[in-house]
Amino acid sequence: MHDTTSTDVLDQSGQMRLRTIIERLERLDEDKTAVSDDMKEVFAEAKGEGYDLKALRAVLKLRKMDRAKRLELEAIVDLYLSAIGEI
Amino acid sequence: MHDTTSTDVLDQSGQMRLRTIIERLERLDEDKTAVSDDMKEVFAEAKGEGYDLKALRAVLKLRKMDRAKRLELEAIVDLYLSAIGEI
Amino acid sequence: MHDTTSTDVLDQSGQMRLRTIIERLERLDEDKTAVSDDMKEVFAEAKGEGYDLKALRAVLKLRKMDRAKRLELEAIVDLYLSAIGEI
Amino acid sequence: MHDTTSTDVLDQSGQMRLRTIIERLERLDEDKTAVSDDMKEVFAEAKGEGYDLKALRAVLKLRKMDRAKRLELEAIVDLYLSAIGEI
DNA sequence: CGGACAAGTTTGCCAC
DNA sequence: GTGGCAAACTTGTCCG
Repeated sequence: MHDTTSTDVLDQSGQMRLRTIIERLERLDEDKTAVSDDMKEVFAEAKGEGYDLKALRAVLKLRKMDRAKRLELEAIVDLYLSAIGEI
Repeated sequence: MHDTTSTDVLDQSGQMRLRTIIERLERLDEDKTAVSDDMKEVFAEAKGEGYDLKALRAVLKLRKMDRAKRLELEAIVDLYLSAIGEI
Repeated sequence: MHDTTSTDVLDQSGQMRLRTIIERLERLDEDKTAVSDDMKEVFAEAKGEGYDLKALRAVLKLRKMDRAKRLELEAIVDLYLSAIGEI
Repeated sequence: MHDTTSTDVLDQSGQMRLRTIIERLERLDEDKTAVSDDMKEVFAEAKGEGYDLKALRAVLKLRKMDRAKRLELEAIVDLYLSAIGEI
């Protein structure tokens, strides 16, 4: 019913483009997995040295919250400063 | 009540070590966020070019499942081979 | 300070409804536990007959992945068909 | 190298038995999924009526802990009673 | 905003 | 009995 050149949903360049996109995403996914694995390693290392993983995770979360909060605060400050023409 | 050198739960080297661990984890977490952001960018790009995100994600998932399935299958084959003394 | 009819967060019917919900969930949880126990029994039985549990679990997982993959594939096909107006 | 009747790891009845075991487990797994789905439904229903899911889960967990604790206590009581020849 | 999807956390199981 | 491994559940995120 269909020939391979004109009735496909994607033309040849579209197929190439799609292939590129998929490969980029799969490569990034591998990177993400690699980083996760690295983190697991560090956690395992810490555990092996007797650190409490639950507490450690809690510390990381708190520090992250603090950073986010600090950034938010700075953003507001900048906003106010620019609002009064100070920046 | 406590001096800083002898009664703390962590001695000075332990504190240093902990600090190092936390910094490594935070660095890795940044990496992970960066990779996630990159993926978001690629998805947004693909969307902008008219590709269907849901279908795209489905394709990635399927390809990943195929890889996982192939790996799992090989593992089982090895298991069976060793079970019958072939390895 | 509070009478029991007007200032509670949940009125009487709300309390009844909540009780019903909790009981349904607890009943379902019992069912789930029962099924899990049944599975444990079957696994124990199989082990007693000399089957390798690890291999058995691997087979189940693989068959489940196959089913999932097939379903996913069909979903994608449908998606593509609808994307080109075939459905 | 191998014929199909004598050198396989599992003889015919063993294969049948294995098939039976797998089917029982897969059936039980379906049951488990069904129960989980039912629970999801009830949770969704409760959410739709305005109940707080997190709190609801907490209540279920607490009640389950209480039951476990009570059962444990009763077990100890029975143990003591039987120890003094009361049962 | 609400539901789907993925990540992280916790729990249970098997091997040593 | 313990410790690593794997599965289940819960939480958070992202798209529609």
